[in-house]
Amino acid sequence: MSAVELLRAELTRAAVALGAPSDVAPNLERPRDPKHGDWASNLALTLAKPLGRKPRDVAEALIATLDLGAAGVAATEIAGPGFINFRLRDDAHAAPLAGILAAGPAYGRSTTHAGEGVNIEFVSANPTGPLHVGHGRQAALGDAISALLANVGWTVTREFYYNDGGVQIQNLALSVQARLRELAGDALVIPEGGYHGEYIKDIARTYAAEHADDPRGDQLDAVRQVAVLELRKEQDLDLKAFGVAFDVYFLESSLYTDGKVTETVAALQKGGHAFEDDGALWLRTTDFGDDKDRVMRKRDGTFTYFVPDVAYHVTKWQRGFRKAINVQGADHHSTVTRVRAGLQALEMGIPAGYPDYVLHQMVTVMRAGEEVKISKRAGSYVTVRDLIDEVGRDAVRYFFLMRKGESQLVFDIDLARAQSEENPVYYIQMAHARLSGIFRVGNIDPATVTADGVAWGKLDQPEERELIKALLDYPTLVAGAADALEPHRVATWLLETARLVHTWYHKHHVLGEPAEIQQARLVLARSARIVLANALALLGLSAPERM
RNA sequence: GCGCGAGUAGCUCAGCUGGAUAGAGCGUCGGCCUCCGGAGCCGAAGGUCGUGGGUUCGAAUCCCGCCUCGCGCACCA
Repeated sequence: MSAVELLRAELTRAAVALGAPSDVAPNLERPRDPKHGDWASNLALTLAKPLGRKPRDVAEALIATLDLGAAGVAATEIAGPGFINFRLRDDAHAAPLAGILAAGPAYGRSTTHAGEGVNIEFVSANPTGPLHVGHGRQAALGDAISALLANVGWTVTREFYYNDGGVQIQNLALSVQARLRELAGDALVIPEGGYHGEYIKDIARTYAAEHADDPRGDQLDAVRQVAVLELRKEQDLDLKAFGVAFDVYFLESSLYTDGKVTETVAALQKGGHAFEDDGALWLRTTDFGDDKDRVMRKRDGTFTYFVPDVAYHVTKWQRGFRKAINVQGADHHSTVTRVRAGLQALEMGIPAGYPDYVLHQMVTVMRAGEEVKISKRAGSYVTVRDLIDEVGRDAVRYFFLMRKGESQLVFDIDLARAQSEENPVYYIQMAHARLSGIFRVGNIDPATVTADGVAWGKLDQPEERELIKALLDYPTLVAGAADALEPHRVATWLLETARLVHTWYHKHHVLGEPAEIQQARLVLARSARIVLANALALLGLSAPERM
């Protein structure tokens, strides 16, 4: 048992002895101010009312009942309205570092969700253009959430859904056709709702080279196929540059060719929530909390995107995913209720809250102090690859992950570029590099630094105690981040911990200290290096040995 | 108008699911290089947590009203 667990057990015992119910769960937390000790409990405050006593009296009674030595406690105090502060003995405080050395890369992992599968869908950009900065945020977020969940035991499937059917793909094909005709000498007429980007011209040239018999793009199906293929290739390159890999690429078009779309419509009609009106087929999604009913089959006989969306999520359920998470931009939040309603209308036993959604707010891109409009159709936008080329992969990933998804994000390109050397990610990576430097300069293989015979009590400096706390809190931190689907907590922890490393490093030497101190500090340095590397890996960032 | 999200230091944002004197980075001002990396460290100034009520031992955090900003409200995705 760790020091905290021992302490909690002792508190429970003491509380019950005072007359608290046996299921009492004492809360222990880190005080904000280190002067208040290593752990604090509000137990006396919560017990005061049911016991009919003053909080401070309860606190005194609790302390009198505790076996402090067994829990490694050196001192207690009652503070404020009735908090009990605990200060651990130096050795009890530092000894758990042995667990970090023993676990190594596995430190912070858990098997809480072993044997459970989860599908995480993200990016899912239409194959109508390169990935832009908004997709970048989603790629960083989805990849980090995937890593977080894998870290607590889930078997994760990363999935990309291609909307390669529908009106927008038709507009894409027509746009390429227009460029082909421009190349053939016609005046350029980009169709209504068409795409203006330069890349359309590139696709036209590719098509012309492959289809010498159709220089004007009269065979629209062939044009469409080439366009989608080329853009998927481009997006794959973008993702590769960003270091994001998917397990499954799911094509919307396959839902049509496999008959899933018609199957789904038939099932929805059978379910009794469908009706015809004004020449269209509708689903009464208002039966399931939607604010208006939705069209499934338009008057022209084609389906709205709503139907394949539902059919797609049915396949997730049928593929055995009892948990599915969709990472999407908040501009798509209207689909949440709709998709869930469609799944409910099927009455096939899918839970009402299926699937889960993580919605992130929009990204505003600033360049030269002005907003760059993100519009595929206008052909003027910042791509993921632009960003990576300008500020580097690690910096882009960290930038996207350092704040929570619900916050809007201002990505100032000039700032990110100008400050590249002062970017938080460099500060964090520098901490790792410095720790690595100790072993390099000392010509010590970190793997040979073990916890055997370490004088834990020597790690008694305030900077050491603070750093140790951060390292020992890491498993709880990542478990909470996974639970909340919030990678930014890891990013924040990294920055704070890196600062603790720099402060400690600056103030205390390792090499050349008396043997017992050097050994203890080497253990601390190796521990910190392990945990920083694990956290960096979780966010998809590199942990350089030197910079 | 309705739904969702956000209002915290000059700027960009955290705040561990209700705790003690609300934090960090950048920026500003002032210090620190015989010593494992100064790409670093230390210090200072800077706040009515949008606003008004409520809940309780205790609220930036939970509830209600109002204000401001963003996104959405298609037989587009």
